[in-house]
Amino acid sequence: MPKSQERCQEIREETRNLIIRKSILYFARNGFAGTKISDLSKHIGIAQGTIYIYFKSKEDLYAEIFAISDKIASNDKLSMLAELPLPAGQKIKKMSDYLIKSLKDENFAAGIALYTQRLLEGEADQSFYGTTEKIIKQGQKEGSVVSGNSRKLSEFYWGVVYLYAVKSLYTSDVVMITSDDLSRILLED
Amino acid sequence: MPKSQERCQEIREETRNLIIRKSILYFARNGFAGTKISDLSKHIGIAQGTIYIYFKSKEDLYAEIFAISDKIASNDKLSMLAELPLPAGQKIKKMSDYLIKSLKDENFAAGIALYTQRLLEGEADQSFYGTTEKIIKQGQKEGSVVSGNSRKLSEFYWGVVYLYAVKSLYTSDVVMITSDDLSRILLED
Amino acid sequence: MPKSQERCQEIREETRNLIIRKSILYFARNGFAGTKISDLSKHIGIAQGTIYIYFKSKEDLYAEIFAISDKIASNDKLSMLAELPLPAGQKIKKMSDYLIKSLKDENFAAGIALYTQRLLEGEADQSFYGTTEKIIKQGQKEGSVVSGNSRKLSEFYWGVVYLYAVKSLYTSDVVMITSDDLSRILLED
Amino acid sequence: MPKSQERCQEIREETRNLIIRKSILYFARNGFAGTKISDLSKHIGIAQGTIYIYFKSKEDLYAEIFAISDKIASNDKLSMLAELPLPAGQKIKKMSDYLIKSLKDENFAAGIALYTQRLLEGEADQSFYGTTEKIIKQGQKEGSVVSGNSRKLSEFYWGVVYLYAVKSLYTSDVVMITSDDLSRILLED
DNA sequence: CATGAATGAGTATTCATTCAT
DNA sequence: TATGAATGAATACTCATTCAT
Repeated sequence: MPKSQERCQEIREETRNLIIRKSILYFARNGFAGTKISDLSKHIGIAQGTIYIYFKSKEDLYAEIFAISDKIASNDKLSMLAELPLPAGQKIKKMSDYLIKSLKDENFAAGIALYTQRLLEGEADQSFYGTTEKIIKQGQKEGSVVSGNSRKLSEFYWGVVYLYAVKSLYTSDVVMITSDDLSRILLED
Repeated sequence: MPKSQERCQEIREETRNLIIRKSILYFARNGFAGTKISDLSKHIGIAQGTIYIYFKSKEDLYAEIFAISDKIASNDKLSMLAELPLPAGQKIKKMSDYLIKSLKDENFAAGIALYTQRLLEGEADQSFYGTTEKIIKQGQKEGSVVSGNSRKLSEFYWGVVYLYAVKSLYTSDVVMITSDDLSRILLED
Repeated sequence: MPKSQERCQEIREETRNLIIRKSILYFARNGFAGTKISDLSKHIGIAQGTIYIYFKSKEDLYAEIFAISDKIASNDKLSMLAELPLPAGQKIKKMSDYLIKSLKDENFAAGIALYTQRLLEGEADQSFYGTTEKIIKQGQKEGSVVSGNSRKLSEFYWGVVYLYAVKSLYTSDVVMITSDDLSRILLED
Repeated sequence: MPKSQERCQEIREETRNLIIRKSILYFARNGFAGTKISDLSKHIGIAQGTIYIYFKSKEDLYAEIFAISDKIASNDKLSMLAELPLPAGQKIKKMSDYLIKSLKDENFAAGIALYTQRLLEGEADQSFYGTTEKIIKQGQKEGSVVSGNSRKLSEFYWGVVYLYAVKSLYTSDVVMITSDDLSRILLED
């Protein structure tokens, strides 16, 4: 008896997700060139061939991983946060809280790491910083944020987030900075 | 004949240095796995075979590069700075001045990037932070440095240096932070 | 129950025949190495696994296909024709008529193509030409067939049949030669 | 001391030609799918990697082989022959002479086989038959060529050439037809 | 029986390394 | 020494075959 159409679809979805989920970390840690399909498949716990059922090539899988990192990085929560009727200082504290907490999730950290990596290589667009810049400008008007070019401050802030994302990918017991340390990059004392 | 002997030695030295100098950047940008000897040799402007006259293997060359990055990172100037009879605040400002200035040199940036990368991967020892920690502790006694675990602060400070080292490897026109921005990570306002 | 037993057997037979019928053409067109089970099964309209219920392996299926092509090529009608009390000229015309007509059937064409292919590769025995040679020799005695080595003429004749078998496998609208054209290879004008 | 520019060029040319020359036969005999790069390289007498220095992929090499087969098939000698002020009957005899003689050269045979194969698959254009058709029409006017559609006759004639090209690829001791046998396809007795 | 997702041996392709010139 | 063509081990990718459903 043939498997039901839906069950098949389900299995496919599951396997595809499994591959993506497990690959994010692997690629984030080892990079594209440093990732062997043989090792990756072992790490995922499937046969090499299975990867090629779901992805045309190693590059294709990598691209998919990147698309995911986009979603992780350009998080909705942050965009919504910017729109709330709050003083910038509080927005920054909330954002920092959220980010420091999220970095404990390896997939979030990997997403941030991959996305920033791509940003550095000039392959992702920088509109990503827009939300943060808006908050910074608001804060500068309100007097709670240090003076300086908002793009530069934004890059600095997210650079530090990236830094700790990368750190947490390599070491399980990172001495993580606190939400306050992170906020302090932007906030006037 | 002795003259030509020397000249030969000189040429050897020159080529060897050329390879090392050009490789630092290439490895820093692309990583070990991402660097192909064929590309690297093209980038240096020599034949593939020539690299193997001076280095036993790709790994051998990489190790050499790392030794260089060690020297760059554990700079004598900084150790000396720590010993000077100055208030910690000034030491930090001088160190930041020096680092921000040095980052303009691509080889310095590459050295910092490679060294930190290795640190992250747990392959370089962390004694490197010692000097900075000393200054931080001094500053905390003097009241000029923010409170907090000195290792954590030190890692944060160097993390940001790493961040801008990496940025400058990828983009020629980085919006670099100022020496003051960097110092502010450690200094009480 | 016995009824359903038979019905089962019947279904089995049907599926098995379907696979064979559809495979002949596929193999004839693409060759053994050029035929992927995944493509073939799609072409047949069944799942890949189903093929392995009826055939132990790809080679096994190919062998079966060959057995069929044997039967097609060493057709009984032709052997009987040779035995009839007719002048060779008429036998050749009848044979040509039959062959040209049969080539319109794709399975016949595929059978001829596969069989001759195997003959070329030295994997089928050449006794196959025997019947035709006999007729040729008879015709040469009777003066209706051109002079020359009977094996050579026979190979020529069947070569042309093969040629048009192959042509009809690739193009649906072959400019087919007539039965007379074919006969003329052997017949004195 | 570096190898001289010209010598390098020469070596490259030689190796490239070696690969092409040896591949023609291999592909003609085994087809694209039936040819393994590992076997082919062994047959050529070089390392697998060497093939990829000269050709981007197996397909690329195959395409090159096909380009060569084009040149072999659309031979200049035949076009010139058509233009000569000779009766068609003589042209056909000369053409047949030339073809039967040339088929003894394995590369010529392979070229014809590959080209015709591509023609069958509809991937080569049929302008190729033009020259022969012209001669046929001339001959029909002159009364030396059998009546019938010139394209059909042309295809028949070249089909037989293909047939013996293929035969000679598989067997070293083919019972080859004579130039007269070949001509007789077109010539009135 | 039939299905098609999963497997892994087999094949294509890349790339660090060697070596004749 | 320096070169770059050649090598073959390592890696990416395919496809005949299996097996849980």
